[in-house]
Amino acid sequence: MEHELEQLTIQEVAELSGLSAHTLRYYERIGLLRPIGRAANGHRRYSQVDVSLVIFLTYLRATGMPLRQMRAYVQYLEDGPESIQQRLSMLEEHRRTVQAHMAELQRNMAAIEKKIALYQELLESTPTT
Amino acid sequence: MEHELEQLTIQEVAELSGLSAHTLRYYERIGLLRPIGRAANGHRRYSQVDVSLVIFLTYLRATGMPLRQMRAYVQYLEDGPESIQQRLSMLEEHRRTVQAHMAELQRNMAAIEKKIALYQELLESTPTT
DNA sequence: ATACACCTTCGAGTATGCTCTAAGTCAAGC
DNA sequence: GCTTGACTTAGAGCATACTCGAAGGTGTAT
Repeated sequence: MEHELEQLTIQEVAELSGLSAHTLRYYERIGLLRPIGRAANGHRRYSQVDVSLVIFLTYLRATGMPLRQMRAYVQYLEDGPESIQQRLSMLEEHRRTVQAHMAELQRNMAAIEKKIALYQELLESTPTT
Repeated sequence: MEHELEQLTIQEVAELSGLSAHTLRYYERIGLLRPIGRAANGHRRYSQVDVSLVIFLTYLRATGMPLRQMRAYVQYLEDGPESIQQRLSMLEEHRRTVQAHMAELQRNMAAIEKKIALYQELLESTPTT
């Protein structure tokens, strides 16, 4: 079983990316990944470029970017170097979104912490033992 | 239109909480809020306690707690003071979850920032003008 | 009395993102 | 030759959390 040119199977990419093979096929189906190359027997063979993209997509996904928007990014990628400004803008916009989201998490968490502190006080003033 | 004992209508609670009236009814339907008191005409009247709970629930929700788990928390609330330890444990566990989530957001965002930096360099070395 | 706003219930529909199943192909090992 | 395992497709199913629509009741204003 030779890996000519470092082509990886779907299972290998699944392990590398943390996505399931199902999800990798799904991403391809919805146009998030352009059609992946095939071995003689019809099995997918992921190139290093494919794998890098998949992994980068997991970063976008893990920071809450919707698949729809990820697809737009991939579309820009396929447009080549002309779209670098657009890609940059997208990622910068996404960064603002993520930062706002984290700020909101912290705001809401602070409110929850107050309840935690309240419960702790209640338990200290009325100990179980 | 008197507000005896500061009972609020569903619209007022919707505005206060940021949830829609639809969502408030939905929350009641799935047992996240126990049956809300009614005016003579059958309309819901939210007490101050109800409103405080709704607002606290929005904090849990905004930090990613699933409705299922929020329902468990509300269940503990209804068990009264005996459940304070359990409620505290739940909230502390949730805090750990949220902190882990924020750490992951930052880890992934850092990877995206590298791409942003790369694109910025590319644009500087090959300016549009 | 009639319009209007606001509420009610119940059930269905929507959006997102997977996740799984069924039926089939193919290559390698026993 | 036959089993095993990894792969393929197309399409269905599922989990979560809403979100909406239809049909109807009620209270106030004109």
